Amino acid sequence: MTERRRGAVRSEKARVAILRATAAQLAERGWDQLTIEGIAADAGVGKPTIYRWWPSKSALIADALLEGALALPAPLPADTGDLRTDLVDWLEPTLRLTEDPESTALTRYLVAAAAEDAVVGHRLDEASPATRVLAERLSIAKARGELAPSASIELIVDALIGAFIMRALRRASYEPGQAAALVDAVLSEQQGSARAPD
Amino acid sequence: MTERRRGAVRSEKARVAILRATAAQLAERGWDQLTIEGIAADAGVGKPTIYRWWPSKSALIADALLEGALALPAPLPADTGDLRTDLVDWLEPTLRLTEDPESTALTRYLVAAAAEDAVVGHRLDEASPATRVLAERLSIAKARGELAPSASIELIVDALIGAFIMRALRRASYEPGQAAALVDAVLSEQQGSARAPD
Amino acid sequence: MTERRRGAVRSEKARVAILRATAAQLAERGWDQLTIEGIAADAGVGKPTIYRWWPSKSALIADALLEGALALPAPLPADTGDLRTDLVDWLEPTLRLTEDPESTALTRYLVAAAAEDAVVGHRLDEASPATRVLAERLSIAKARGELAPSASIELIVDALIGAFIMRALRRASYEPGQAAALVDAVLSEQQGSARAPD
Amino acid sequence: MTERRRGAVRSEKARVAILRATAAQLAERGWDQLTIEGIAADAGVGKPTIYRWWPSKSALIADALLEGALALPAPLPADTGDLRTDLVDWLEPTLRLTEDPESTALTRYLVAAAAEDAVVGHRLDEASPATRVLAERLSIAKARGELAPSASIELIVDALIGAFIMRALRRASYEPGQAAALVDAVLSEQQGSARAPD
DNA sequence: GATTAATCGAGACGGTACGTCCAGTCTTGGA
DNA sequence: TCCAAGACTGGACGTACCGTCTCGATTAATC
Repeated sequence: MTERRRGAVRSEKARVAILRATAAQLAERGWDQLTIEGIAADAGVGKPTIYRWWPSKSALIADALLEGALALPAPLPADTGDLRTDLVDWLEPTLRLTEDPESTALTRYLVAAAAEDAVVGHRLDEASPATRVLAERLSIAKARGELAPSASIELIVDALIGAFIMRALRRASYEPGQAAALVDAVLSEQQGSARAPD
Repeated sequence: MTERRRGAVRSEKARVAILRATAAQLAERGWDQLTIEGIAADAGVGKPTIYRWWPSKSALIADALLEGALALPAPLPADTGDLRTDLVDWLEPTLRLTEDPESTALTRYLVAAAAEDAVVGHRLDEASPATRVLAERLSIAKARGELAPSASIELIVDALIGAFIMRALRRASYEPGQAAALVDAVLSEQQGSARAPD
Repeated sequence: MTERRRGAVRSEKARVAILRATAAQLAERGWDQLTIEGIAADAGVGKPTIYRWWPSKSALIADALLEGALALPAPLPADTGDLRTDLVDWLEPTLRLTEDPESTALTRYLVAAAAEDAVVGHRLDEASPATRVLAERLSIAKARGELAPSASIELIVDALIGAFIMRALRRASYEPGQAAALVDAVLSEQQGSARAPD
Repeated sequence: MTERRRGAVRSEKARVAILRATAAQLAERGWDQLTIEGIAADAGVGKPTIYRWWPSKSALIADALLEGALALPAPLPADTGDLRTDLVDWLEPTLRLTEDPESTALTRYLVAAAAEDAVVGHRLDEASPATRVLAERLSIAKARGELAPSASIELIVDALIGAFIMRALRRASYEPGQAAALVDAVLSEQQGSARAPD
């Protein structure tokens, strides 16, 4: 009982080429300099083909995000059973990403897209698998009692990711070792344990 | 011993009108829809007058920020002597700002500008006096011993402001009362002490 | 064996509207005040559509000339068999055109365009069908022996048209009856014959 | 009974520099590309100094013409007593000027200026001393009976100069020897005499 | 010799048009 | 029916000059 009408069917090749081109052009030129025309040319596609399927530049980015074509090379939080260690071991290299110009640039472009478009904004936490895994890790911690029941996982994630984004926006350098201090600050539960100096 | 050359002098009236118009147009139409032409028309000024003094849209925003024409209606942290209380009392209404569409919109526009332009990014912490005062309050807290000497004030500010910005970007609603939980999480040092009921 | 590529085809409607608007604007405002922007607005067309097909203001005029949209209301030389009579009967009303402000203005605008642009210059003799017909009439005269074989038709045409243009440029009034004197002067061959009183 | 008010007097140095710069820029860049700004810069003068004394670009050209800063290197008609010889000897090298790109360019620029501005038009016959001398020579010829009393000197001059201008506008090459044919055509009186072939 | 007003250079001003780029829509012909 | 190609209207870009204006410095007639 296929509902397909007569005529050619949507070209998967074109769809993929467009999303790839979107990701490539975004990484290369940034949000502001991103043009549908450029994407069409890069993908070897006519402009109307893009407009037929996506209503806006931002919708393209949102889809490219979902497609995983735009993920940052961020590490994933592990689950060793020790929340503090896991978070520090994740946050430290994550913040170090701010030392990589390409990563900060891509971050800023995604933030710009999120700022302009609600759909991209809603999907901002999918910009990297790290965010999802981080939320899961915190969930588990809460279940295990590593985290107070009153803690808002959503807000903690926002604070950690937000700190990273703020560094990218402010073009601020990262001073190694600060990750531990932030995690300690965030995780009041950890207090009694020994703190790594600096 | 001024080196002033001969010739007509820069018009202060035009300068102010342009910055005001920039702020008004940004708040009204957003970063993407912001046009120099529109600003010029709004300010009653010729386009070349803008280009003579500012190299780009972003530079205009950066200056409008400095001029204080773009401040969010954010509360300022107080200093009652109790850091936790002060932070919660500041963070709660600040996060509540995310319920105001105009404030979140302006926040996103500023973030977009910061994402596109390094100068705006560097001045992002001046977007609101709140950021400055917050950093000062934390400094005082560190001096008083309310905060561990190893704590990175910069990173804590990034995390708190970042959390706010993330909510604005994600168009996430704020559930009242979470502020306290975040502050508690951030301020591990405070833990042992009695918590003033919010 | 057409080499036509795929894609939309040039809009004839736009082409005609642009040339018409060019002629109208030139006649109305003159060469100096002629703006591409004005033509585009008048023709209900985007500026890029004009720039896509014509490299300059002058090229537009040249095409409008070819299209016949800019012809002066000049009379045509007849062929009664008597060259002198034909020329006088043509030159007299032609020079009288200098009494019509619109005609002299259009003449000057065309001259200005020809002065600025080589293509318009090359087509200057097509500004009016009169020039072509005049050259033909002189050719016939030469074949018939009404004109010396050594006479340069090109130069005689230049002199006659040039005299007209000079009056237009000098804003000089025309004293009726002088046409006969000029023709007589030009047509030395006619001399011996009786001169019909004009 | 001097009406002079107190204060500095008009600077002759500036006046001359401006007219010189006008002539230089016109010859160099043409009418269309001629800018007051460029003239001011070239003359080392402020724009208002120009606007104070001349109402328009064309007025500048008109004055530069009068000042003799823009004369074509045209020969002058002589008076050997033989009108035909004198005219041929003048017209031949004059038409040959059309072989010199600089001369034709300057001619076209002056024509453009005359087309746009009535004052320049009225002074067009002063563009070169040749025009004046030519009219004088024809006057003398008429007095001597070399020219018919009914001949319109004004129109003959227009025809001869007009022929030259037409060549310049049409970017037409000049075929040597045609001058004699034109003069013969113009001077019906000369008819009986031998004509140089072609 | 001091006063004073017109002129000078410089250059900022509000504008207009430039010629270009891209947006988003529409049209055409091939697959 | 969808696709590529590309022409279309339209709007903003950043630049070049326009003609006016406002400066401080200079200059020369008048006091």
